[in-house]
Parts: sequence; structure tokens; C-alpha cells
Amino acid sequence: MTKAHLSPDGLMVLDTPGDYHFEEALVYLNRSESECLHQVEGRTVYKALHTSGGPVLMAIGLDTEEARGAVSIRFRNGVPEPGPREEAARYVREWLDLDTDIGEFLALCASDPILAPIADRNRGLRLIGVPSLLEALCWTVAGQQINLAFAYTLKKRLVETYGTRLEAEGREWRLFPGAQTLAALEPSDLQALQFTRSKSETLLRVARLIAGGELSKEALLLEGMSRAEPALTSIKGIGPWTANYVMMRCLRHPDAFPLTDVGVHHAIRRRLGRTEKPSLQEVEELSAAWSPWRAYATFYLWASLAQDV
DNA sequence: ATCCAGGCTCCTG
DNA sequence: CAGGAGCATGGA
Repeated sequence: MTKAHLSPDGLMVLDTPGDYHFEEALVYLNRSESECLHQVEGRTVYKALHTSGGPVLMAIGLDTEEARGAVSIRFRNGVPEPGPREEAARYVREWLDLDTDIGEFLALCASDPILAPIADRNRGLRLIGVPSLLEALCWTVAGQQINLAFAYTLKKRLVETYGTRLEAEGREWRLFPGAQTLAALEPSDLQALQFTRSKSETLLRVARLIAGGELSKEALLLEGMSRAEPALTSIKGIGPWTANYVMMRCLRHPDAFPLTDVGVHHAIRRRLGRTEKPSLQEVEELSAAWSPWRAYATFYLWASLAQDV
């Protein structure tokens, strides 16, 4: 990965894998009308981000005319200093998964009866992440045992009530609330947004751990994935599904696997042409063949849910 | 209306 | 330890 630099006209072009599947990345990013932390317009994704130099608004191009075959960034509320610029570029690289060689995964898919047709149709799709640990945990806890539409509604309420905003281009852009802000709340504040009592307590627990420095992405990554899972599930309200979801989308462990995920079960059922969902034991057996790429298998299965494969 | 949704905790037996 | 109820609400 080479260092991204700013062209004289203000465009930052990021090295992008030659096989990157821009279209499906855009489809995934644009899957909910209620998404409030970024907005897709054509091949451009607008996203506000906190940096050490303050919030920035990015227009992120995915294979646009001004940067074919690449991901590019144009800053829309003033050009930040080199430091914050690099932070923004790093965020985008991680978010859009620009640095993973998925050759091995695709080879594995080729001989897998469940994944082969999905990989065929989505070849080159990368795992869109959630780089912020707080945001990833909040999103995942919010999404426990409810449909995705309602999960987006909850997230939107949380962001609109407690998040920060950035004014640019004549409108307001939302940023996820900071850990300190959430840590100062009471469970009833979140219950008012229709989080369940249990989810409210879990979110505040997580926010306080992060705000107090007892839980951090850096430490989890440093300790390694075999310790990250028990570290996460030791937090009340965070079970194996949530831990693996976060390991998959935030910690970027390529083999994380949310075994009990109903989306995964549904996708497998469809691929097998069944009417009944597979048993957990069957999911375990099938997914064993996807190791050490089970997180990518999961993401591809999710993508297939919105498609006719 | 009824069932299920990108689960987790707690309580049985 | 495995199995099941309760949670709490929105969509289809």
C-alpha cells in the first residue's frame, strides 16, 4: 500500500486491488434508506469522519470518471492537513477493505457447492467494515434479534439524538456519538429511543468500558483473536454472535464466524434448496470448509440474500 | 393477527 | 449441561 497523496486539484487516489468489485460494494453501502452515517449518490459515497484535525466531509469515489479503477477521496469542507488526510485515507482503506488479497478465498469458493455461485456473481467483493469499535458494538447490539430495518431505525435515533453533526454543502452530516457522550447516559435515555432495557444497559456498559480505556480496538488486536472473543463475551449482553460479528467487521479477523446468524442460515437454506433452515451442527460442518475465510463466506452469503443466487 | 427478525440471559430439569 | 422461556418491537 503506497502512501496516498493529494493531486494539485485536491483529489486523493487510493491504490485499489485490480479485482475490486465496486458495484457490489456500492449496493451493500446503499442497502438501507435509513443509513444515516453515509450516503451513496451514484458512484460516490459521502461520509463525515472525525480526525485529529476535526471533522471532515469526504466524497469517496468508487471507480468514477476522475479515477477509473480506483477509490478516490475529495474533501468537501476544506482540505485537511497531511496528518488528518492520512487518517481519512486509512479509514477508507479499512472501511472498504482495499488491502486484502482474497485470491485464496476465491479459490476456496470455486470448489464449494454453496459459495461457488455466489462468488461467481460477486467476484471481487470485499468485506465492508465498521472501523470504529464503539460504532461496531452499538450497531451489533442494536441488531440483536430484530429485523434489519428496525436495527437501522434504532441506530438512526441514537445518532440523531446523541451524535455530532457537521455542516457542509448546505446540509447536515451526522457522526457517531463519542464514547464519553454515551457513557454519561442512563439506560432510560436509550429506552426512550426504544432500545430494550437489556440493550440499553449493554450499550452503556460498552461505552463506559471504551471511555475508561478498559476496552479498545488496539488492545483487542494486540492480544489476538483467540483472546478477543472471550474478552468481548465476558461483557454482559455480548454473546458469541455479537463478538464474532464485531471480530468480522471491526477487528477484521477473516475467519470470524457468527454461527447463529439467521441471515447466514437463510442464505444456506436457499442455496441448498430447502424449506427448513439448517441445524447448527450442519452449519458448523459446512462452514468448516470455509475456514480460514469464514468471515468472507459470511459476507458473501449476506450479499446473496438480496440476489437471486 | 401471527410469526419472525443478522440473540442473550437466566432458569429449569 | 441442554433446552426453553422471556425479552420488546417492528415488518411482512
